[in-house]
Amino acid sequence: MLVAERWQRIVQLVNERGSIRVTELSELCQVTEETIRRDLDRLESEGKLMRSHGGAVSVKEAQSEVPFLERETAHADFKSAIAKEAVSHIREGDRIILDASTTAWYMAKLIPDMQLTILTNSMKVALEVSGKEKIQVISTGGLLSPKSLSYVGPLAERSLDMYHVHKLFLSCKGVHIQRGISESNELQALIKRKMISIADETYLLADHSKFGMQSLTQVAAWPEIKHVITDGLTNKEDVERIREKGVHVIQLDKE
Amino acid sequence: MLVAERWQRIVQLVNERGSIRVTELSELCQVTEETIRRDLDRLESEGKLMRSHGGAVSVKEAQSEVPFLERETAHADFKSAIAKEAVSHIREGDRIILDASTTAWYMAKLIPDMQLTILTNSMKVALEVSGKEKIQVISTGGLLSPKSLSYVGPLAERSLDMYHVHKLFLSCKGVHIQRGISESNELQALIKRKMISIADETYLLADHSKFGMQSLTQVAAWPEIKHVITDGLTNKEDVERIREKGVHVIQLDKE
DNA sequence: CTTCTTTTAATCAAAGATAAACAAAGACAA
DNA sequence: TTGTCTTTGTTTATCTTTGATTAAAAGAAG
Repeated sequence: MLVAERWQRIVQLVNERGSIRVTELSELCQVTEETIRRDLDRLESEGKLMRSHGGAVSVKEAQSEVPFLERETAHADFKSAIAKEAVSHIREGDRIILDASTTAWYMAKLIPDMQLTILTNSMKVALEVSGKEKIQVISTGGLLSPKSLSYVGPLAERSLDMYHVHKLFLSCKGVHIQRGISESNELQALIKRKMISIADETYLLADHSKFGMQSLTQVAAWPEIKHVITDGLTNKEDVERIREKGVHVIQLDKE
Repeated sequence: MLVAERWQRIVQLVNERGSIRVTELSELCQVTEETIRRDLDRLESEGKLMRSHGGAVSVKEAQSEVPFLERETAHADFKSAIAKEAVSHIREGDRIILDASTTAWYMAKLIPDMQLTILTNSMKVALEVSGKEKIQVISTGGLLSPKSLSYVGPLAERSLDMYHVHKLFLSCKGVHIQRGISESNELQALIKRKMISIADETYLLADHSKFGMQSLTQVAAWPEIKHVITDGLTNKEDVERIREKGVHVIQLDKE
């Protein structure tokens, strides 16, 4: 039997059974366990399977082993980099708003434990910062939106009315050079408009995928947004045109 | 069975059940408890689960800071039984309040998916019922109390002001035959008073350990409480005296 | 707070699995 | 053919995993 054939057979067997022992493969392929081990090492380095003491497990099986917290990995690196930059704009003593976006959630994870008041409509953000002793967390209540675990509706808006903050860190669905930012959900748009109205300064957190998109509901025009933080893949011309509107745009380096 | 397979199985079981004991895993996987402990240590260091005395908790459960395996302790059994009885008083279409107590959290777990509006100041309760499609969840916002993950303060009270509910399920720190119910925390007491004022009927959920205790702040006198649900260990005389005040007391059987 | 029980961590020995070194066999090109 | 390279098997030393035993720690109960 050809070597390549054996490799193929091993991968197939592992995938069929989910897992298999070296001993068994040795018998099935009629080669010594040593050879099987060498095959497995090689196949693992090619990502075809995962090694385990005594045998191998299929990649698929091994992946389902990590079903915990959080699905979104797309753009995660960009979001996380943007979040990091945004966090560096927070000062001791600030009162800030974090919205219910993934980027805000990353921010919540990154914020150091310092004297700070955080107002949010996101349950995930609230949960994340609740462990930090010096941070005071205020949650708008409201109707709980089950998918995003965020609060919306009239109660959320009225809650915001009671406060005033220094900085707002906001995300959106679409960023348009002329028209400003937009949101796909009417309820979310209302909340975001309210947030902008009670904040001194608004930081828009938007990765490159948001640019050029326009969504259902307009949230704000450019003069209302003071800062934009975006990643290195955003079109430089777009960035320049937004700067011409008087917005302070921070573009991160590529990678 | 391959080690990796066992690890997968353990992670899966932990995630399905939220928590699991070493003993059970040992039986299910047919290895000694020692081995399971070593597996758990390893899986914990990989972030796949969280270790706890006697077993393991899924990462998700652990985030909601639930005292692990509390359900298996004596007190928890009472609380769970009381919660079960309380849930049976909920009707399709009801608007109800669940407070931020452990018992309310048990209720949240037990409530079937039916057309219902739940108003709560507990993040844990909100999280728990957020998965149920037919249930509308409204959270009072407010200042987040990190230990209990509940909302308190003026914003929470004002939020409650906007609503009216049919039934309130309430717990407390102390139940006094003459003076009614009390709470150790002033902020919590204010919230609870407000809750009582916007509810048609109040169900007090109190296990036997609460009786005879009197805490700092008075929350309500007897006429305001319409129903009391307690367990079988509560002094029968106490129960009788409370009934004389015109309160409908449901005492569960022992066990 | 103290006692009693359960759970854990540490250590050891045995079984099993692995990696490293080396030799043998086969493939292939000059 | 010869020399080199790859693949495979063999041997041996090493590392991992496991269960058993025991002392210490943590929790529950009174």
